[in-house]
Amino acid sequence: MYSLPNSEKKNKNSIREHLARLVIDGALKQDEVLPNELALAKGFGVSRTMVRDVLRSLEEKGLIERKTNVGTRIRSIRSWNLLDTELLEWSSGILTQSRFLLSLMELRLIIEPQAACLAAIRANDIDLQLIRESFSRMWDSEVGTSKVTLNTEADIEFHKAIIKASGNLFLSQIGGAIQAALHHTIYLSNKANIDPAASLECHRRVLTSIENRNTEGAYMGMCCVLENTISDLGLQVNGVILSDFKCSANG
Amino acid sequence: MYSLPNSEKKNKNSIREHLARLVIDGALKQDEVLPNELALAKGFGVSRTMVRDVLRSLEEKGLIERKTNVGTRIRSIRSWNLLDTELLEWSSGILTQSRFLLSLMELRLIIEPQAACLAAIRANDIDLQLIRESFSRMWDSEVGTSKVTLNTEADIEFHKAIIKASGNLFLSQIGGAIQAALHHTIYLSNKANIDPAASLECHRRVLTSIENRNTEGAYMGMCCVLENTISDLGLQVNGVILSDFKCSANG
DNA sequence: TGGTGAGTATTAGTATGACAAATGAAATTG
DNA sequence: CAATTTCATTTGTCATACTAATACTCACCA
Repeated sequence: MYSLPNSEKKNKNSIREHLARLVIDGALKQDEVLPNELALAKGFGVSRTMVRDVLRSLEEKGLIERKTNVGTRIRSIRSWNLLDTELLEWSSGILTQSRFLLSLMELRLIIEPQAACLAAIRANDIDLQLIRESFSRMWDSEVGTSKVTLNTEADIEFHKAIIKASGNLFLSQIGGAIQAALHHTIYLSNKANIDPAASLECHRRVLTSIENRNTEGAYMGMCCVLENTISDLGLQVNGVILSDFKCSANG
Repeated sequence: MYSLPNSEKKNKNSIREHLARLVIDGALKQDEVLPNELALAKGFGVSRTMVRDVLRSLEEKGLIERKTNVGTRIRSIRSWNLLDTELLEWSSGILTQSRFLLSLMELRLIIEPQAACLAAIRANDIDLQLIRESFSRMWDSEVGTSKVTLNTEADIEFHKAIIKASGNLFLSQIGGAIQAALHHTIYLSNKANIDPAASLECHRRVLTSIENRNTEGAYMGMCCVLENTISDLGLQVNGVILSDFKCSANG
């Protein structure tokens, strides 16, 4: 458990990720204590210095807690720095758990329509170009057919660009953080995707609304995008209040 | 610059905070490089080991970036992990800058009404008690007069309790993070506070709405609370779309 | 018997010195 | 002039020793 598979090179990042995943995936449970640093160092075949460096990082992410003569203890998920980019990347496994995914989609539903709204007010030329450009890369039409497939990377870029354009320092933070999560949800959503055209249409509405400085349109369009995603994921999200005109967004 | 004032004991935390503040307050500008680790160690009168540990922490917070043969470079504010609790504590200075404060109040305006709404759905008995209890500690009436002063700590507890009651993992994250910021804004707001009674009334509406599982009331009440705060701070927040019934909340 | 306090063992924290690896810049060479 | 090699600088890693904090033990005492 406290060693790397032979296939992996034993550098700092792989050890970090290995330990982090043990925690995230639940192999190490809350309040459990790890072996002491020397034992870990031996297990991973590295120096205690490096182990300490790794633990320092995980501590900063809120995964563990260290105390003299007690050792390294796993902290509760409530202490985890869930918005940390790396942490989210490592969380792809747990993302399938519905509570986690639900929290995440709720967060998006709360943040992103407002971000789109703010973007409609504040986006500058560079922001607009970024949004436009990612939108145009968002679908690949297969030649000779009418079939359309969505480009996940461009989709992520689109959402990130809008959050960036919101001009809010804190939203940008969250934006950077949910990128990894978006990657996963979009992947799941695309897999089950029934009608990419509808989703694409919503995205377009967001784009044109931002271009026309239409705040309500941007808000509505983004709601539409997210509602599509949510229904594709088969999730039930209740309780988030969207602006009243949301209904008209969906037809 | 790279040493501690004599009054401070040279432990890890004080060095960490010292360096962090140099970055946050702008004494060290973006892309500037720090002296090498050995020089820093000499300056602070500690070992290179400790300097490295400090830098590791600041790196994790996104303040700096380290590279072999280049050194330690200050990163752009966009890379800072602004939601980090410690970072926010150290940011009290910069909070007076309006861009920062504006971003923060926007974030609250986006997050907190929704959190209150979710709390109205999901709050369990413990959550409710916590909210109730912090509300009851929120004002101190001076005996013999009708003067009422707000209790900042209880106010913070109230907001935190609601965010916790929302049951959303990510919102809790943000809640923990904006605590420090709340401390500052509430402080500013209380200083300029004209009518604590009005604010108190809004808080009460939030509480009773959550108790009665009234989602819209909770949402409205929280909007009212925040609008009070914003007007007390003399801020101009535009572009965030609140639910349509918001206006009636203040009227 | 039950608590109290000194002592012990364990574990993380700090210090030191040496070397490895990466890399930017200068010197060399075709 | 361009490509390449060498060199110097800085972070990265390692080994070892020692320090500080603290949970635990166990003898001692009321």
